[in-house]
Amino acid sequence: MLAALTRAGYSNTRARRSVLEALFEANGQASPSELLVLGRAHHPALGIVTVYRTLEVLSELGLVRRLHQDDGCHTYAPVQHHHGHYVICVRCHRTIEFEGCDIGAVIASVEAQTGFKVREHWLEMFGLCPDCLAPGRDAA
Amino acid sequence: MLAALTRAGYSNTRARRSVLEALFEANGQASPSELLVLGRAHHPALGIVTVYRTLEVLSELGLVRRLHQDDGCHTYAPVQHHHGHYVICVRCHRTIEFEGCDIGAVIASVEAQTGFKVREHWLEMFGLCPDCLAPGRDAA
DNA sequence: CGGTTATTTGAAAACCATTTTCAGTTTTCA
DNA sequence: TGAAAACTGAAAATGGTTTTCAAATAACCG
Ligand SMILES: [Mn+2]
Ligand SMILES: [Mn+2]
Ligand SMILES: [Zn+2]
Ligand SMILES: [Zn+2]
Repeated sequence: MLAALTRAGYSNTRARRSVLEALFEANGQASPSELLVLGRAHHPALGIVTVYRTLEVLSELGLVRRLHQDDGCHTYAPVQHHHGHYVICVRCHRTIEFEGCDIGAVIASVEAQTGFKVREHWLEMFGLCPDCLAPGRDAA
Repeated sequence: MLAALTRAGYSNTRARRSVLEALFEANGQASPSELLVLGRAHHPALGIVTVYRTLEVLSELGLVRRLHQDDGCHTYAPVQHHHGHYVICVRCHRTIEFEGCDIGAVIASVEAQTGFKVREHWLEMFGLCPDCLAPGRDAA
């Protein structure tokens, strides 16, 4: 990921490295302010502005994807599959990317129903992760 | 819709009526500030706070659904089908609800891949509406 | 109908995630 | 190593949304 940044002409800075590390230490996905906290463990002077700026660059390069939260805030997850979507645990917020979003038939049906030509889609799923499904668990 | 509000114990006020009218005059979906403008045609003193409050009540009663915009802002659309999702025109923002979101197989596959138990999902599609598909059109 | 009470309303202020500005710092590269 | 380009963080600005609060309105009862 750092290599991709460098290849794209961006400098290899301590601030950016700390954001990358934070991204991989998170629970599959994290908000900018969570990344700030995680990143400061590696680079205490890290500022929130740089977290936002780094995430924007990573998004443009397709290395990170922005997830939408119900309240309108955003969260970021490393991209694993070219066409991936996410399942998010509503209890502990663990997030896993899945592939095989096989909604071609749904898209065809929507196009037939509405006359639209569909170009993109958002799909996010919410539920409980294996840990949170296990009975008798209390900690997050 | 007004009847449903009354039935649920809410007062029938001029401000709420103007928000309802605005909702049906919109292009299938509208932001709070757009609804404010439309609503003021019916009730000039309408305030943005009441628009938000009315939308919150309508959401709770299941009469309106909140759509997520890419920038994190929200938009609201009248509910037509119990389990509906939306296609949004990226050019003119016309929004149509569709039903028959047949993603049971995708959900099963995600559950198998990840071990999660899926409870809910978000699905929004983006593309061009019939009008905006027609060549030689320029107006929105 | 009035009168009374409970609900609702809008302006202004508060909130808070995100973006912009800007002067100082760090990287890059020759 | 030194100059130029890229980057950084603090502080301020932005803008959608929520909270507060006193005044206005709707519902209800006689
Ligand atoms: Mn997909
Ligand atoms: Mn669905
Ligand atoms: Zn979990
Ligand atoms: Zn259109």
